[in-house]
Amino acid sequence: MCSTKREGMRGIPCPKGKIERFIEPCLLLLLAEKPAHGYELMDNLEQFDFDTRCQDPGQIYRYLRRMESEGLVISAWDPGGTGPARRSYSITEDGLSLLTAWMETLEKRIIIINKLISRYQETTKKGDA
Amino acid sequence: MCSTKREGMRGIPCPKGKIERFIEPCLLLLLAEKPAHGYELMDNLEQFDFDTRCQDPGQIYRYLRRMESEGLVISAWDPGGTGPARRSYSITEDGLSLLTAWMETLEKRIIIINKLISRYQETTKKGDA
DNA sequence: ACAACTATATGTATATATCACATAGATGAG
DNA sequence: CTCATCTATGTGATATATACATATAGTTGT
Repeated sequence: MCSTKREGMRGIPCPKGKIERFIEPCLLLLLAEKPAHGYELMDNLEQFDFDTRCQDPGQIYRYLRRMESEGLVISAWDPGGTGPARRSYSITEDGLSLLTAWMETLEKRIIIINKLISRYQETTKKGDA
Repeated sequence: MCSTKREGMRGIPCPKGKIERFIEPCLLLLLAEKPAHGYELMDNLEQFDFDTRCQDPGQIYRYLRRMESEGLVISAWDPGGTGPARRSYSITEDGLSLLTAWMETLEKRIIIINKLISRYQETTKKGDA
């Protein structure tokens, strides 16, 4: 349930192609949809290929605290609910602005990746012909 | 000519959203198209948003040597041509296999990024309505 | 001889991600 | 009632990746 390892040729690992800090726009989006606490966010991050629940749960708390120190989110202890105390996070105006900036960045990224893919397809087409 | 800095709100830098080791599939593709030496590859990398010529030219040589040690490319000193001696790189069968693996990885990445973008658009639609 | 361009390379610092571990309240089984 | 398990939040150390700075050297034109 908690493995995503992949290998290329000769034991050389094929990088997962992760995007730098990609967890940040994901967290900002989820918090733009509705306020939430860390443990809850972990489940929702699976939709974006993160397995934070199994692999390094601490990462998410570090990110949330860092983002709070940058003014992108704000938190408060949530008195409601059962179980251990939980810290509820909400997005700020600055957080929303950064999310928008992220979207532009990611749209450009897609264009570049698509350029690479289509050039690869052309090359293999010629090579096989 | 050599600046790409961008900022979000409040001086918080908006990450460029770079993909981990993305230079690797780019180099593999360029070498799949035709053998080349490092300095030449720098120019062609601009097409994939790298500014290796201006920013850290050393990076490319480190990558090429590492990839050679992994058997993804092979090199030889190129006697032809003017100017300083240059090392010509060619892709290997293992390199082509890894390039294919990279393509699958990147195609999955695109799907995830698109998921994020469309969810963002839905959220802002609702928020503005 | 000196500046500019081609060409390759290394040393170090910073940023980011991963691995490992620590703490603690709540809940249900035996 | 105590022990395992789940929820919930966090820190320390390490590994990896990228960025910044610098070194070397042949070649060409003035």
